[in-house]
Amino acid sequence: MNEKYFPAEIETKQQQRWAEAKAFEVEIDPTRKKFYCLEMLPYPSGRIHMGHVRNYSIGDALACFKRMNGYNVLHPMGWDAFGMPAENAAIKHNARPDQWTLENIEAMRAQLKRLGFSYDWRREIASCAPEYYRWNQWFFIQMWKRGLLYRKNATVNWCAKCNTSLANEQAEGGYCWRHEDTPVEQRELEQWFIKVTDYADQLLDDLVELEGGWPERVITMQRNWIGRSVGAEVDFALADDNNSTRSGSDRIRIFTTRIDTIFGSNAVIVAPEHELMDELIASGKASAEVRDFVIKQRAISPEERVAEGREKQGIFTGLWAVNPFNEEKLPVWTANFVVMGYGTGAIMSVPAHDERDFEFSQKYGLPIRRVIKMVGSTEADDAPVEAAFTAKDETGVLINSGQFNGLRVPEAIKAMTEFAEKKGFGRAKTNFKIRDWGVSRQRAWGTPIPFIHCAQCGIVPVPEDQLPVMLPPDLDYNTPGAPLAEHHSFAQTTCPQCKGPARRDTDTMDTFVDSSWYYFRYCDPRNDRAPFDPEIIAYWTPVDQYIGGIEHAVLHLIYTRLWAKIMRDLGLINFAEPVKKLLTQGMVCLATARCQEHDWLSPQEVIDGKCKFCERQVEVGRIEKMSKSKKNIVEPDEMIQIYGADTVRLFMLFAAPPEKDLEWSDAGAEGASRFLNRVWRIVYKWHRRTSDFGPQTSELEFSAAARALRRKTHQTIRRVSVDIGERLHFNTAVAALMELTNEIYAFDSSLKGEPDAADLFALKEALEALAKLLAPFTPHIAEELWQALGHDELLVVSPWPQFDAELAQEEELEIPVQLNGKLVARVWVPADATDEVLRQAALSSERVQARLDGRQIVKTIIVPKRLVNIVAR
RNA sequence: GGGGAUGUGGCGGAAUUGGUAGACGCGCAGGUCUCAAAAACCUGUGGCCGCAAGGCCGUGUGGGUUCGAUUCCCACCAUCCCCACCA
Repeated sequence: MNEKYFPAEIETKQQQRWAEAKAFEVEIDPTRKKFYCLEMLPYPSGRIHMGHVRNYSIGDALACFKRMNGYNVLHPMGWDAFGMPAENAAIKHNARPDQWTLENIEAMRAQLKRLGFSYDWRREIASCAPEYYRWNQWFFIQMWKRGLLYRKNATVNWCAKCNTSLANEQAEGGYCWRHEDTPVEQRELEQWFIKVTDYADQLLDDLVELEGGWPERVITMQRNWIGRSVGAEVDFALADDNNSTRSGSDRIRIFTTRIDTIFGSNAVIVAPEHELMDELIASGKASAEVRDFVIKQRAISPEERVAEGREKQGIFTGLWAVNPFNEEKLPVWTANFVVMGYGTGAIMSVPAHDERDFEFSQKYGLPIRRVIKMVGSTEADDAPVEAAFTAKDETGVLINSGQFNGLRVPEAIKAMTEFAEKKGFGRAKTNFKIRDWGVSRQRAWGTPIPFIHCAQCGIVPVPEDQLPVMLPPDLDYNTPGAPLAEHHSFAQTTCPQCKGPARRDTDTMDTFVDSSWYYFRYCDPRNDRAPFDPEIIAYWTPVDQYIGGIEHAVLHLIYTRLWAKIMRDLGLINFAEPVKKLLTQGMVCLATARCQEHDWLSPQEVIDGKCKFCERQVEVGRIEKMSKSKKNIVEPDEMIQIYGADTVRLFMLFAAPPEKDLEWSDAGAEGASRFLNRVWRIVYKWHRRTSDFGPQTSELEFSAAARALRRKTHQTIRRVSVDIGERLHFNTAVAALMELTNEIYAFDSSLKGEPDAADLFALKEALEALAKLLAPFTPHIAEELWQALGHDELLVVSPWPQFDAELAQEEELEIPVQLNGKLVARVWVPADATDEVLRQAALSSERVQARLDGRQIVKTIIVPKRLVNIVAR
């Protein structure tokens, strides 16, 4: 053992030992319990960033802990390797996206190896490899056979920068998920869709299973995103005297969750995009104002929509519709607050019981009629309505609603829906906000969609024995438009059925397809007959712990749940929820720095608070997520070079609990480094004498100091085990190790003269525990110290230390004594003191006596081992 | 507008079930060692009053429940995140 701690040296050395011993290579073993520890796989952008380091440090700590606790731990890593940046790089540098991607993978793999993460690298996958994406294609064909994949002409989200269509989840809030400044356009396009809506109920209902294992926040976000609303559709006939203005349709179908309020309806309102408006305009019967309104509303961009705020605008179309419940004739309006994409794109307006309708009716002077009132309300049924009354529960009772008067709201909904069904003008209907997943992308660096379009036979899947449909190696990514469509030997093919000339589908799959099932592939990564072997999968999956960023709450994390449900229905797996526990780790942040002259500055460009280029004082901005645009980035490689991988990993785990944001701090990293040096020195001091020392405890007599050290050792083992294994609170586990280290130092300096055998025993026990407990956080130094302490076997696969409850037990306790709930004294008692002993100790305390000053004791509350509270008057 | 969180020293953060608030680290101050410095080690470090002993205050604000509240309940304030006209 070297006297000084040189991280670079020992890290390389220990990584080699692990690799030679194949320490992290695992196979299924039915005799052992398994643990699948998974971290979200990175996009091979070129370099690892601190967010990755944090994510993977957390995962590795847990994997190591479980491994040392006897689990067969699957801990893999791979690359989400398809996608736009590669294609853009290809166009910009005239390179090949596959080459660019593979080079990045090389570089990033080297970085991950430098950090010493315990992956089974034999299982590494890259989604851009034909051996992988072949199974994307296979899944598509299975889904198509089952009607879960279909093609339709639809209005889709389009990002001009990506030059491709986007799924709804990728266009939240009207902006592209990759280009937050780019509003999505709407385009008409024929696209492939996965039938998410078939699974909407399950996706929602199964969320219950995840409670406790997933963050509440993510469950709520998914629940809202799926957005189930149970209601009814009702058809309003267009009035006969509309004949002069009417064209094709004879009725308007509306969706409502409040059919009970239908007698209070004062209008039917349709979205400007509603087909009725098309018909009206096409027929030439629309007034100029109506036509202008519709055209203007349809052209509004998401930006303008936000800028305009929530001002409701609408116009009477000239059409009339008939309320089927009471034959009342209602005006048909079109308005900006009714959206075409939800329900039927048409609503009934009930101002007395809906806030939006109330606001709208007030603005345009439409009549307002109350049809629900509070049970027991004394207000007259025709009293003016001051505000919408929207309660949808037992507290509402129907009025002004003909035969339904007197019903409570829930029963009215049931009765009126049944009535509408019986009469044939309505029906129960459940709507979802979640849409079918548009998976076609008009890009070239992705999985080719394995279908052939034949003029004779229609859509024909590529025969499974011809998979994969490979990306052509000579594809020119610079081709404007769609490179695959322009690549004739790829696009032109023959129909597998009629052998006539046909055209390949030249779109590629959304890259979220790749990541929807990648972790199943890790289990059986080289299988060339199936995506995976069901027996192997049955052992390893589901994932026990998944760790990644919150940004995928409604993207990847919904798609992957969907994919599991589809795989279950395909008979590939026998469970529906693929991830038992989810940890969403916080971001890694740093304060931004800005110079008036040179804009954003990186940490290296700020010297003593001044700009490196012009010496101006730098404005320090908010602490924000590290990002290229703000230049507030700390490079992992630089930090590893300065401090070593262990220190960087330790800081990531110590600085904040995992789910919180973490601010990078050089001083904090220094602190972590100082701690490791401290550990190194004390082990160095004692390692020779403790390593060849081995008497039995029973023969030894321990001094009070040695007993205290042993107590701390066993308490620390207990605490670190609970903090990692049960709470995933790595920061407090590290704090406990620092305390143990401080205790060892205190013991060391308390030794007068030569240590006796008992002292050596206590020291050896403490130092070995320290080395072992450090393994999840700082495996290299832990391994090195373990070796120095005289062990030839690898630490990272050796058993986790067990604590002795008796030794961890305090001998004496300091018990706080309260007087009327206020702390007045502390007394020392034996740990096993009875309540009576505690009471006497408290009462006999001088400070208590003085404070009591002859007052009457009303009662004494005793919490064993905790406190005494004397209540006195 | 709706939903969700969070609020504790100069800073990051502890406090397992309602039971000693501030563990651990950073920073700061003082000291030891040294020709000197760095490193390391030791001591102190919530605020106010006090030479001290000690006292008072203190977990965003105001109430409440309780012998006892950072923890539970109500209201408010602040910050952050998500969804935003979903009928």
